[in-house]
Order: sequence, then structure tokens, then C-alpha cells
Amino acid sequence: MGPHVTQIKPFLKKEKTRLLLLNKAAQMFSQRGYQSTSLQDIAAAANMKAGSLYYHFASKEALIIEVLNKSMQFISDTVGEEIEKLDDGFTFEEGLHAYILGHLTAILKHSDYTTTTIRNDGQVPASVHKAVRVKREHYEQQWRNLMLQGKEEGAIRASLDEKLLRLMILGASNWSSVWYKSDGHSIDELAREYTNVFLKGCN
Amino acid sequence: MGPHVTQIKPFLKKEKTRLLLLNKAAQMFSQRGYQSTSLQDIAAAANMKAGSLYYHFASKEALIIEVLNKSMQFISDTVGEEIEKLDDGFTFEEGLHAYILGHLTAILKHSDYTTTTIRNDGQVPASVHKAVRVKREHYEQQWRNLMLQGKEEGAIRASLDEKLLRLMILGASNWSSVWYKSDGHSIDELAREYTNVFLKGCN
DNA sequence: TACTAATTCTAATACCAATTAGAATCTAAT
DNA sequence: ATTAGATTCTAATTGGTATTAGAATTAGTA
Repeated sequence: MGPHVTQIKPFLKKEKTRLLLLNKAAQMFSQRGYQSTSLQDIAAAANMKAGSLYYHFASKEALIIEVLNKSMQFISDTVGEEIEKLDDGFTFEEGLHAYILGHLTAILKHSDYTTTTIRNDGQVPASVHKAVRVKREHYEQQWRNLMLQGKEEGAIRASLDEKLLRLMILGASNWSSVWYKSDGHSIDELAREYTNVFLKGCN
Repeated sequence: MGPHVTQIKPFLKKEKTRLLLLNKAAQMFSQRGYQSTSLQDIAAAANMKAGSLYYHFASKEALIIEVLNKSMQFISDTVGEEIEKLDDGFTFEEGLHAYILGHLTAILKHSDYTTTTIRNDGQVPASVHKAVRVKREHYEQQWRNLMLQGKEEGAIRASLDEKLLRLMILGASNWSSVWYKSDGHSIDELAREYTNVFLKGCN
């Protein structure tokens, strides 16, 4: 083994522990909320003591900022992947399905992270909001662009406020993280039905 | 003035203070969340000291239970009022509009209360859930019945899971409490558009 | 004014949680 | 086995919060 092994192995272990803590934090933040979760809770879930967290994270706030940013990254990436699968010049209908599928996939697959985002918006300090704003706004802008495309194609009727439509879709999608159980519909089925309803209604 | 005045006046004042505290509590619970709101915060908002709350409420938990139950009552009552306005034998379309209008009206008019319900589900103790369950389940059942009517009328296509539809509608509606500002669409416009989209889609 | 009940406040209790500094332990290489 | 660095723990500090008992105040009335 080369002389750099002494650096690589500990480095990997540290990263692993960091990730474990992050996952446990996301899990508990999503279930009990930011304020109701103590560092003891998180540390215990990773078989550690509260004080040890500070070797990996500067503060409780730094912890949730990372969870929230990672959550946004998951969503953004997953939607991006679905869009990449489409041909260039995809229609609004195709785009909408890809967006909904990507969004639901991210939300339901990484639900610990994404539910933290959805359910803790109101109880984190302002500094946290600030630290997460950029990623969030960028993602919102992507949805706005999709809605504009729908308007231009005439797939969204002129009388319908596209902002309203966007918020309806996101509301319905985000809410799924509250009730979804993997033993019912698959995520693909879910996305198909959601897209159908928003395109054609319930009949 | 009769001899009973000595009882009535203090009684009214007490009720007034109770309501003030309840309103302030709802306001702060909805904004910062249950755990992040201290009794000091609530008392201060009503120009009082924390200890004085205990003259009106047995505990912080009793406070939020009352807020949550009142929230459910608002929603249930408002939807009930909209249904009463309909002729007997109303169609699914009419019923759906009444439900959405009632739900949105309650959510947006009493947003301090209803947002507390929507945003604190994860961070209240189990005992609170238990105390609120009955009212919540009863309201859910009303929605289920509406969906059944839609199925029977054929207004909801057979291939669409009515549970999914219900959760989409509620998700989209509840989310409005996060973004709604009274300077944009009126609640009536909102309800009209929501109903339209869920019945006929975005086009 | 003085009395009574209602209402609010003060001050203490007991607990819990974030953070920190330094001690203890563990890991991996020689 | 020893050593150095990485990792975790212990134990204290600090600050906050729900709750309570009893004192103080207020409001209404005779």
C-alpha cells in the first residue's frame, strides 16, 4: 500500500459517519420536526453521544441546512434525469409527466430528506431559509418555464392562471409524502394518474 | 342591573381573554410551529405573563388541542354551509365545487387555525393526535362519500382511484394556505379554478 | 371607602438541550 | 509495543421553558 493510504481510509470512514448522521437527522427531522428533535436523539440513532456530533457538524443549524440543500438537490437531479430521457422538443404533456414523475420519485424515494423540507419550513430560523433559498428558487423557475411552454402550446387554456396550476400540482405532489405507503400504487402509476388528472380532469 | 350581573360580566371577560389567547396561540403555532412557540411568546402577544395562561388553560398541550379542534370545526362547518346552499340531489360537480369552496374558505379565512393543523401534524405529541382524531376522521368520511357519489354518477372515470383523487384535491387545497395572499385571486375564483381543473383538466 | 371574587403577576422549581474543552479511546503504520 | 492522528466520550456551562404556589392587583359592588 502506498503512503497515501493513511489519508484515504480515515477520510472514507469520516465521510461514512457524516452520511449516517445526516440520514438519521433527516429521518428524525421529517418525523418529529426540527425543534422537537434533539442532538441526543440524532446521535443515539447513530450509536453516538451528542457531543460527538460536533466533530462532524458545526451546529444543529448546519445539520439541517445540509439536509435541506440535499433534499432540493435530490428533487432537482431526479427531475433533470427524467427530462433528459425525453427527445428534444418534447411537448408540454410529455414534459409535465416527466416533471411530475421526477418530483414524486424524489419525494417518495428520499422521503426523509424531502419531508424535512416540506414540513419544517415554518420552524427553522431565518438564517436557514436564507442558506437554502438559491437552490429552491432555481427549481421553482424550472417549473415556471414548463408552465410557460404549456401556455404557448395552448395546452393550458388562456383563462387559467399558470401560477395557480403550478401551485396545485406541487401541492398535490408534496402532500403525497404525508400519506404514501409503498404497498399501494407504484410511483409510476401515481405519476401517470396525476398527469392525467391535471391534463384531462377526473373523467 | 339585576343581581346576576356580578356573574355575567366577569364571565364574559374571561371568555374574551381565553379567545384572545387562543387566537394568539393559533397565530404563533401556525407561524413558528408548536415546539418553537413558548408560552411566553403567546402570553406576551396578549400582553400577559406566561404564568397567567394557567388561569385559562391547563397546559400548553390543552392549548393546541383546542386550536386543532377548533380548526377542524371551522372547516367542517364551512363546508357544511356550502352544502346546505345546494338543492337536494345535487350533482357531483356541484358537490365538488361546494366542498372545495368550503374547504378553501375555511383554510384561508381562519388560516391561523388551519395552518396550525396542516403544519404541526408531525411535531405534536401522540396524546394530541388522539384528542383530535374523531373530528378529523369524520371530515375525511364526508369527502369519501362525495367521491363515491362521483364514481356512481360516472363523473369520476372507473379507472381512477377515488382515494388518489381525494388526496390530490386536499393536497392542492391545503397547500394554498402556504402561498395564498388576499391581494391576488379571490377565494371564489380560486375555488372555481380548482374545481375546473379537477373536473376537466388544464385545457 | 371597603369588601370580595376574579384575574394577573412574581419567583421558584425542575428539567432539558445546545455547545464546548479536554480527557479517553481507537486506528493504523512502523 | 509505540506513536500520532483521528474519533468519540465525559462532564460542565449556559440558557431556556413548562409548570406551580402564593402574593399582588384589579374590578365590581355595597
